[in-house]
Amino acid sequence: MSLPHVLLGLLSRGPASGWDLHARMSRDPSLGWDADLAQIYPALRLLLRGGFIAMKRRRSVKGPARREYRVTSAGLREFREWLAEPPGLPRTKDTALARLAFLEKLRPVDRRARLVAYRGLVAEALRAAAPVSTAAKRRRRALLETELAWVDAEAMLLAVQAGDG
Amino acid sequence: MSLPHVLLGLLSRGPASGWDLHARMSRDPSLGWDADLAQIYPALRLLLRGGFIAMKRRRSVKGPARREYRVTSAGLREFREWLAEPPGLPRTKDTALARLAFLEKLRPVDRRARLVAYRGLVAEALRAAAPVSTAAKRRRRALLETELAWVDAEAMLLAVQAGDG
DNA sequence: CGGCAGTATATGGAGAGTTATATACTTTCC
DNA sequence: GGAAAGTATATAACTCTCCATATACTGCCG
Repeated sequence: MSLPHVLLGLLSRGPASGWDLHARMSRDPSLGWDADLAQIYPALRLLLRGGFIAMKRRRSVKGPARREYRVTSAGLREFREWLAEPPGLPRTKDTALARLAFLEKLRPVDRRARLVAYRGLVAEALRAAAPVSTAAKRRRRALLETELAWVDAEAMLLAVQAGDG
Repeated sequence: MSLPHVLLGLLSRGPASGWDLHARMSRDPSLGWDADLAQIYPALRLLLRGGFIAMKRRRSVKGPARREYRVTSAGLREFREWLAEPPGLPRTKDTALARLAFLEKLRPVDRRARLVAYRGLVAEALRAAAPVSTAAKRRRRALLETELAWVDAEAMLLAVQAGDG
């Protein structure tokens, strides 16, 4: 049950609509959480009913009326409690990684292709990672760089083995 | 829809029961996938009905009869097709990370405590990471090491700032 | 004027994943 | 002999997540 808490956290940085929250989440992968609008709207409604956030309708510059939310003191308290919970590594669930884990099942040629494709993804993500400012962003950047280095190392290894064979 | 394919992949390394598959997944985090038994059993049943795997009952050394599965050629074909699909980075969903992203919401003292707690988790995972053999394991190890370095760098930064204040 | 793109809200339904619970067989320890 | 611990399978009930779809308002382009 993290989504509501992440929403509270984002709102603690400033009022926002569901649309805004979604934009913030998908724009910033260093946040560690991303959700669909179809999930955000009901979550906001629940938070509202629970008194953790407050809502105000506002005319939109473009499009239908916005619903702008802000955290209440109860919401802030709830958020802080969540922050204080002991951390725990999550159950990994990563399709790209799962595929890479079975790299040995492919012929070297295909293996190489797989690595190249993955490298493209990582390089792209790295380009998108803005010049570093927050701790979370520094972390993301470092991890992406390591990932890239790993891909290159594995590709090199493959090349060497091909040379031997 | 990754779980069935990961199961096929694991079975392609050798026959196993649901129990075994679960054990393999949770023992090896470099695999990038982990699922609950309650999810594995129904998945195996579907794969069986689809003809992707075959089942044989076997007496267990200890406990009730095991159901041992192996991939069929249809299963192997299906697995290879999945492997060939273009990769894509998944939607991030990581509670620990989400909490760290809001580090700035804490007082420096608590921030430090949070980092220390997280460091413990990462260090533990790193200890558990077996001496490196497969590409996926090398990747995991490298990422954990980077993570550890990041935590330490952030802690250092905090200390410096505290010195300034 | 009509259509398209962008902003904004919302719901329905399918599928994925978790938690709790039940059953059953074996070995070990008291 | 009984309780506990480990192996093994299974289901029910629930929550979470994703995808498709609907509605509606605005500005812009042709």
